Amino acid sequence: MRTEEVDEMRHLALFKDVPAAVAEAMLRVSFLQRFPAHVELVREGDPADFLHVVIDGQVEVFSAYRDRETTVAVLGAGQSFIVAAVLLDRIYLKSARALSVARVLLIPAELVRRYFTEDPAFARALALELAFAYRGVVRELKNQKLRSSLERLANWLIAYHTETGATGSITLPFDKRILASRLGMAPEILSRSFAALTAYQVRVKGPRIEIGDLAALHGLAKPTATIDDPSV
Amino acid sequence: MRTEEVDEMRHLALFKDVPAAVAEAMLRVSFLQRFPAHVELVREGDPADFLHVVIDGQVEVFSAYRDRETTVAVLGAGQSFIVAAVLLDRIYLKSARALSVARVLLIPAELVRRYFTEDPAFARALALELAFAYRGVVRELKNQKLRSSLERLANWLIAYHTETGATGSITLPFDKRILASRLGMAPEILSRSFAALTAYQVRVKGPRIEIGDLAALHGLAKPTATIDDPSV
DNA sequence: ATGCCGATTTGACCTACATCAAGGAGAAAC
DNA sequence: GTTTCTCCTTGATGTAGGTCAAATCGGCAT
Repeated sequence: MRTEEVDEMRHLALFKDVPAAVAEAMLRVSFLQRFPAHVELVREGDPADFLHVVIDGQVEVFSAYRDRETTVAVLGAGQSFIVAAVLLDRIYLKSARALSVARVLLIPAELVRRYFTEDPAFARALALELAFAYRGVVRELKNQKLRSSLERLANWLIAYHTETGATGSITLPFDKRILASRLGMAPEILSRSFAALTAYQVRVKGPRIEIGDLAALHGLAKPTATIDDPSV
Repeated sequence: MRTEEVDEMRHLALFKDVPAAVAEAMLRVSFLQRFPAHVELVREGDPADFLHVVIDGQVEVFSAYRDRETTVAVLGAGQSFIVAAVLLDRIYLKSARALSVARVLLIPAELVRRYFTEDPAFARALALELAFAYRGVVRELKNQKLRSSLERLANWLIAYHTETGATGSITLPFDKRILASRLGMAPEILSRSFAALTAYQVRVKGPRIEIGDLAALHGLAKPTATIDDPSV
């Protein structure tokens, strides 16, 4: 990797409080890869060879079983993935593909494991990263087990609306097909769920969604801190 | 905590490679509590005040939302819980209650955070613990999103059968009601699913279950490493 | 033994969601 | 402007799983 790129990457959460020399040692042997849309970055079941960090673009993390497939997450800039597999030197539990063109930082797994052992600050940064990731999946598991698909959609809309500045309208960051899979429902059900939200003043026009009555939507969604609030 | 108890706890995975002095410093101010069955150990939404480790007995980790409730896990000896909440100093995302009488080690949260910062070996042990826990929840999320309830039951039976020595029969370690909630279905559906497994030579008599044809059950369950094999 | 109690099972019914099969509708290609 | 492709929507129908209520089945205390 080139020097100016190294400087750019040093500020990732992953390197928080990590000595510059250590971060640079890892980054110098890392790759900043540009992937075209649709290519698979990681395949479930393969041994973990790189820690991945999305620099820009979108990456879909998904998993397949029998003839089914589900989206586990859609990641954007600054988010790392497969940290646990790299650290434990195990196989990937999930696959990943680029949804758009995407730049991804690839840090060789042995380096990650080596500095995890040798550098305490890096070990702590990884632990915090894992703790956040863990809580994220727990929230998602609860979301799936405790809510109907309409409730999941309503809560997703509220969360994304909040995240993007609460302007009263949002633009879907990816296809509805992906959103349906992310929310754990068939695409047809997502369509019908949007139709059902008309009663709550949610108006859909392609990827653009107007939230006409946030209070009404809240009343339906009943968001709760221990599922929906990533800051607690 | 008394000296002989401290010695007993020093061998937990959590203290792997942690200097004896550090482990003992934490353990000396920890509590080894005995809880009667049914009491709530931890309530979702409360600030994390202790890291919990089950020493013996069974602890159910669950979460409630609206009028629903689901079992996230049932933990036994040696398993720790709410590590992430303690480390990040956040609220609990899940509740926990004793299923049987249970002894639980309670390590004060500030101590955990202090030694996480001060002792690299402890930081690494926590990171590994979190990495395992993370992969466990990811597996469970996939289990929920990609499988029918009959498939989940069949796979649970195979996994538990393997775990307990593969003798051709198992005894349920907790009530069927709990198993149903753990597997994400209503108790009635678990009953009917067991009935459906008769066709695969699974015979149920109370908590005792005979697996008459493991190959047939495998054919139905189609277990896969990235969901079911905790060793990969 | 008898009766009570909680846990499970069974039956009847209902709802949420999936599936399959046609349509649209918008963007890009011709 | 028409064709074509992809994505989305809509309708019709099927099925998994939830719900409610009524048995049943053991244990355990009387």
